[in-house]
Amino acid sequence: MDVPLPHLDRPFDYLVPEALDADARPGVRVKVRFAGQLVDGWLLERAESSERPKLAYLEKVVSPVPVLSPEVARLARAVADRYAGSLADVLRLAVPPRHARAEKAVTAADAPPSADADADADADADADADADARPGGRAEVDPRGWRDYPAGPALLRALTDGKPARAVWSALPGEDWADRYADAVAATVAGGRGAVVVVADARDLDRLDAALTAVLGAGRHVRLTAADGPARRYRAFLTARTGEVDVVVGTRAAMFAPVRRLGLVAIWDDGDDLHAEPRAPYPHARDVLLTRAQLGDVAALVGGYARTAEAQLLVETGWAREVVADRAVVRARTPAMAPTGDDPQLARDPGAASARLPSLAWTTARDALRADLPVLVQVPRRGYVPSVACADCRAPARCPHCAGPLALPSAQGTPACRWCGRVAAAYACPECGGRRLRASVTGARRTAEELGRAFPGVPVRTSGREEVLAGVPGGAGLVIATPGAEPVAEGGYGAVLLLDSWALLTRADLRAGEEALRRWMAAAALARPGTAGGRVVVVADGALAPVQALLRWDSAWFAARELAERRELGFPPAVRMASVTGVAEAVADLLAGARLPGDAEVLGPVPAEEGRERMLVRVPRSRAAAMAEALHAAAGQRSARKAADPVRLQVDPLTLF
DNA sequence: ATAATAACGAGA
DNA sequence: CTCGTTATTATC
Repeated sequence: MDVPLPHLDRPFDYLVPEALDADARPGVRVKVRFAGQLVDGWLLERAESSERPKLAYLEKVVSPVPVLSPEVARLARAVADRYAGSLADVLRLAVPPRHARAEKAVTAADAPPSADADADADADADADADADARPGGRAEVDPRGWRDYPAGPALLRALTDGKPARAVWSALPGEDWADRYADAVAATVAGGRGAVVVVADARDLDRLDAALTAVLGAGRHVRLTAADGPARRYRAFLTARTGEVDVVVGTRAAMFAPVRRLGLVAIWDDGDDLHAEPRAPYPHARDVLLTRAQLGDVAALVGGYARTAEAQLLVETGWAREVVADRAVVRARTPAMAPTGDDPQLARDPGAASARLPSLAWTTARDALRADLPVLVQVPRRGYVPSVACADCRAPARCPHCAGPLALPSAQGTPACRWCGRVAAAYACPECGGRRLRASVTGARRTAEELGRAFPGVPVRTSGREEVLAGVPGGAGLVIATPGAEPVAEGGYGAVLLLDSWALLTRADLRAGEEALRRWMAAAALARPGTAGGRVVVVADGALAPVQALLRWDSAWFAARELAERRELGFPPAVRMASVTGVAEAVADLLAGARLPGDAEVLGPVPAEEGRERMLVRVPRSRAAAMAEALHAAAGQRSARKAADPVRLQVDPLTLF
């Protein structure tokens, strides 16, 4: 039943009229009369009989295409249970809205049975894969791309053999991750099975798409992303559902893609917050894919330059094996890295001063440009509240009460603390006594102008929200990019400058360190190895753990540390948390009605957006299912008695404070 | 939205 | 104690 009310989150029985008997197959969309009105629904299964004495008839079969596969139906139920949500909510995410014209086009093309089997076999790789689809005649996928990782070739073999291997992969700097993912998919296809790969954004998708076309040939995979529009999305969905292709790559929208004989689920860069679905019940792509692997004896690949605490947990619990390079290989591939303070000697070098760069950063960039190599400068995303620093000595302005970062809410406002909210009207710098403040975070555009002046005659490109560059040529040039928008440089960057990292690290967020490291590694990975002249300068205190992890290219170490800390503090993923958000009475009402497991802790309230408050419920991971069930049931009770104020339930929310 | 069912209170 | 009215609840 496609109604979001939690107390109606269960199947209902209907009679199938004679006329609809043929079309009424499991997985089709239907319309039924429910409580007097017509509502949409899903036909989950046919049965001979019902416990119910008197049944109404099915009103209509919306379309005879069984868009909901049994595997996805099972997955959706599991995801709903995990996230204390309703099946209907998950199905809304799992099955894209119907597009009648696209449906007609696909089913019409599908009718003449498989005349196109060899039609577009244009590459030898394609021919290989075709031959291998038959059991008995499978060829190995070339494992050379994975040879830098001792466990890599074995992983590919396991994929071809159809074993449910589970890997957490830490990519080397300079690694072409898209090619490696294409290898993994090809290995799976060689074993006669399909794959689902999820990436964070359109740029990553384009890259993976191209890599797959190169390895599998055209027409063997399909891209599924909401950004392509409803018609193309539905079309891609149907192409997969009908079994025409069995490799689906896409953004979050693809995590539920129906794939025939699914053999591999994979996610790249699982720390990117775009992987968290913003609609109820807020599932995370990594968790959906892992659930899928768990339910279906399917292999799983979780990869990134940086490792998340969640991925670390998979390794530590033994659920997955890590696929990492030896330290010697890491050292050989890593660019030369150096931290630099936010600079006391800034003014000494006139060029550096005009670029607002610490002198080490400036000389590093200058040297790379002289060697005719491109330079990448990573600057914080616009839209951040600008942090402020002393205008005289550039010491970061910190709150006198709690030492939190001060911020300027508007250009000419009074600085206020971002942690405790106190207004610092009469701020005086503790270092030099200065009373003037300046914004210490500057957007990409202004940085670009200033850098352009500092290096006259060098072409400057920017890549950010408005325009994201996929790649830049290899010669001398400056590239200013916000995190996530760094273009790939031909041959690698000669220098990568990570600026204004202080803004990243002081974010009042549990994941600030992990996120900073993730962004730095993503940028640093684009530099040449140190042996080929690649250098990275990070403007941050070299003693900080995320900076240490970057310098050593050891995000596994950082993730283990992070996870240990979360265990100590009792934060996810070491425990399972749920947040309950709404007006105070509604939140209290829901929690009062929830039969939470005995060892559940209820924390809060903390104020949330406008008039609402938020409570957190924390349980050990072994009680996760019981907590979700209790909260869902409590939400059901509330909706059954038509409680007015809505309450939002979020399991493992991305931000806790 | 609507029907069933439970709850309630008045009058026999 | 029964009947009719009203609140409540489940909805195939």
